Amino acid sequence: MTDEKKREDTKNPLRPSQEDYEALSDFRYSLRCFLEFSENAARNAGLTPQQHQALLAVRGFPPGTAVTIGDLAERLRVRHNSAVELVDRLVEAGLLIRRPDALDNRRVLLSLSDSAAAILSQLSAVHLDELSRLRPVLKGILRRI
Amino acid sequence: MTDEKKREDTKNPLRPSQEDYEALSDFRYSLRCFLEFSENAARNAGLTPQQHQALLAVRGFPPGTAVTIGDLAERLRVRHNSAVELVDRLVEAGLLIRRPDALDNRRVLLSLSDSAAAILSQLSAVHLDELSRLRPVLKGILRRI
DNA sequence: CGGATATATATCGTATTACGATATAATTTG
DNA sequence: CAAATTATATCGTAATACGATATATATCCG
Repeated sequence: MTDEKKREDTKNPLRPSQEDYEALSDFRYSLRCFLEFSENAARNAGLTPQQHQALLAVRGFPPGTAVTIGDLAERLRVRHNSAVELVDRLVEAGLLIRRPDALDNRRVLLSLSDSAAAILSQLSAVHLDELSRLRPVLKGILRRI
Repeated sequence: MTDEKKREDTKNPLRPSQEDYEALSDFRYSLRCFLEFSENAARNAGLTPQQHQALLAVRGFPPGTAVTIGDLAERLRVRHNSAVELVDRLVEAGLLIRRPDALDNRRVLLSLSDSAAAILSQLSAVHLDELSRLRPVLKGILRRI
C-alpha cells in the first residue's frame, strides 16, 4: 500500500471528503435557519436581533450577578464600544436599566426593565420550543462530523 | 394546590426558568465562539467570512449538482441580490467561476477555482477539528434545553 | 404560435451596525 | 502619589445585506 493510498484510508484531515464538506455545509445551514427563526421571532416581538441577544445575555447570568457592560461584551463576543452602543439603544428603548456601580464608579450595572423581562420570557419560550425541534437535527449532523 | 402553583410545578413553557435562560444564553455563547473561530480562520486564509461560507455552500452540494446563484442564496439564507453581490466579489477575487447554463440562459452556474478549492480544503480541515472539540460542549448544552 | 406570467440574475441607493482610534474617568499598584 | 491598568464613552468609517427596480429568458395555456 502506497503512502498516498494509506492517507486516503486513514481519512487524512488535510483533505476533507465530500461527506465532510456536506456535513459542514449542512451544519452551517441548520445554524442559519435557527438564527433566521430567532431574528424573525425577535422582530415580531419588537426587538432587533441584537437587542434580543443582549437581553438574553444579561438575563442568563446567575441570579445576583452584577452584570457590567464589559461582561455583556464578552458574552456577546463584541468589542466594549459595540456593547456600549447596544446598551445605549436598549436604554433608549426602555428595555435596559443602567445604574452606576457604587463599589466601582467606573462600572455600569445592567438589568432588564419589566417590559423587557416580559418580552424576553415570551421570546425564550418560543426559542425553547424551536430548539426542541432542532436538537435531533443538530445531533444528527454533529454525528457526521 | 392552586393553579398558579401547579403551573410552576409543570414547568409552564410560557415562563422559562432561570436554568432555561442560562441554557439559552450558553447555547448562543457557544455558537458565537464557534463563529468567531470560523471568522478568524477565514480571515487568516485571506477570505472574508461570507466568502468562506459561500465557497463551502457551493462545495457542499452533492457531486454533479449544477449550483446556481439562487441555490447559493437559499443555502446562505440571503436574498438573491445579496448572493449576486457576494458572487461578484468572489469572481473578482478569482475564487469562483461563473458560467452561463446552456440549458437555461437565465441561470448562472458556479464552481470553485483551483485556488479556492485548496483554501477551502485547509479551512475545512481546521473546522472539522474545532467541531470535534465543540461537539461534546454543544451536546451538553442541548441536553439542558 | 404568441401574449401573459413566472423565474433568474443584475444594479443601485440606503440603512444598520460593529469596529478602530481615541478620550475620559476611576481604580490599583509599586 | 505617579504610573499603569481598567471601564466606559464618543465618533467617523467601512462593510454588507437589503428593498426597489430592471432586464432577460423560460414556461404556460388559450
